[in-house]
Amino acid sequence: MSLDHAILGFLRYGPRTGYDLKKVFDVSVRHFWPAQQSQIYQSLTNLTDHGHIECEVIAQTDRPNRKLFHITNSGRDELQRWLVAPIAEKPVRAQFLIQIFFAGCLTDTEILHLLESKAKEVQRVIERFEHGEIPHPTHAKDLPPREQFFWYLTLDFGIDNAYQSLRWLKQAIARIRNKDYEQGIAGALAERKSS
Amino acid sequence: MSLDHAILGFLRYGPRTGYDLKKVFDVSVRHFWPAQQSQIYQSLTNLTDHGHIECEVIAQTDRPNRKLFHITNSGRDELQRWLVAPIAEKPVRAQFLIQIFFAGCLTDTEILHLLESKAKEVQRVIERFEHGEIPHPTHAKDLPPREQFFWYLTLDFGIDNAYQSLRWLKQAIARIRNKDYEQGIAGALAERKSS
DNA sequence: AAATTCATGTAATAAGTTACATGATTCC
DNA sequence: GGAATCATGTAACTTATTACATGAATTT
Repeated sequence: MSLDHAILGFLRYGPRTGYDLKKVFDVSVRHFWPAQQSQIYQSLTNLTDHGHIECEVIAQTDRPNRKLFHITNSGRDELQRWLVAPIAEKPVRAQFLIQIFFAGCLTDTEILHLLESKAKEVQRVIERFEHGEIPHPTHAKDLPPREQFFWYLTLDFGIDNAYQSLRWLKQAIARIRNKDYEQGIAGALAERKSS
Repeated sequence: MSLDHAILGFLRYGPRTGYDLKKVFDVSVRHFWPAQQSQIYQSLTNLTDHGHIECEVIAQTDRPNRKLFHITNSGRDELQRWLVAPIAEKPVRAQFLIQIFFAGCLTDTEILHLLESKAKEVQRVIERFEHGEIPHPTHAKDLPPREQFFWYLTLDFGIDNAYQSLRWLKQAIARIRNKDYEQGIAGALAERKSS
């Protein structure tokens, strides 16, 4: 499972508690693999059961004891195995494409409103990306350059992807304003030069 | 729920059985909202319970009776309401970005293999899109041009998105071959002109 | 005085996937 | 003879989300 392997990936850098993991998730992989605190705890239980991690309890008086998880050799092997194996992606699910698909029963005004609000949402995503908080420098700065490179490569993908969506949305808005739908299919497909 | 509303969307064109719906899903919205046969039957039960659809049983002797589902006024209202309301997208989950994120512990050869196999996968997706089987002409050809336009607009998004991924993958492959990772973060972020 | 941080979890629910179950007819 | 089509579902399982539960210490 992806979440389990992402946890193993972070534990490879050193032992962490469930709480630590949640924090680092939120400032690093959140844009392509968000995780709830509760889900992380469940995964940790699962990984322990499989022998991929081990728990070291650190007693505290004023708070619940900290449970520091360490990756085992079995966990390292499992991570390595998973990282090199091409995996079939879970199918994409885009709700707003369902809305567009059935937009035939909406007015131009309604569908434009939908597309414009979507464009604004994507714009906000781009701003957050470019604001430079993910991956958070605190967590990235001590890594060797090659590791940093891969962390930021995923950010680059996110930005690239968001710009593509935004460009497409703007073009769709223009086509609808231009009433290209009168041409049916021909109006919907953009001309694309070969990759 | 999105699946429920997609079903309502199709039932708006006329009554369908669960079996019919599965067939039309597979040649129309599959690339952004795939659905299992079993899931469609569950949704139909759910929609019936909510009064959004009604079931007309058509007796057959050699096979199970056909259950033709009709959309009700309540269902039409619900669809209309849902279609115009901007909805927060479910967060994207991309397993291969987790692999890239932790690719620091792989060799160049291993990571290149991963990216190249991903590129091939995307290439196959593009070929399938451009082969013109989704949305299947049989289902689209009788619709008015404006409806056809929106059906094909979703296809256009899929193609656009796939090309973006492919371009990005090729660039990432080139950067790794070029050992841009020696520059750390600076090597990972592409120059982007404003949208 | 209120919000945030630290630190742990469990339980319930929702959504989607996979496996199981049946069985005649028709096409290759 | 075997695969595909037609036609229905149920049950188990996995994954992720939301809600619930506790509670001291510190910051605003």
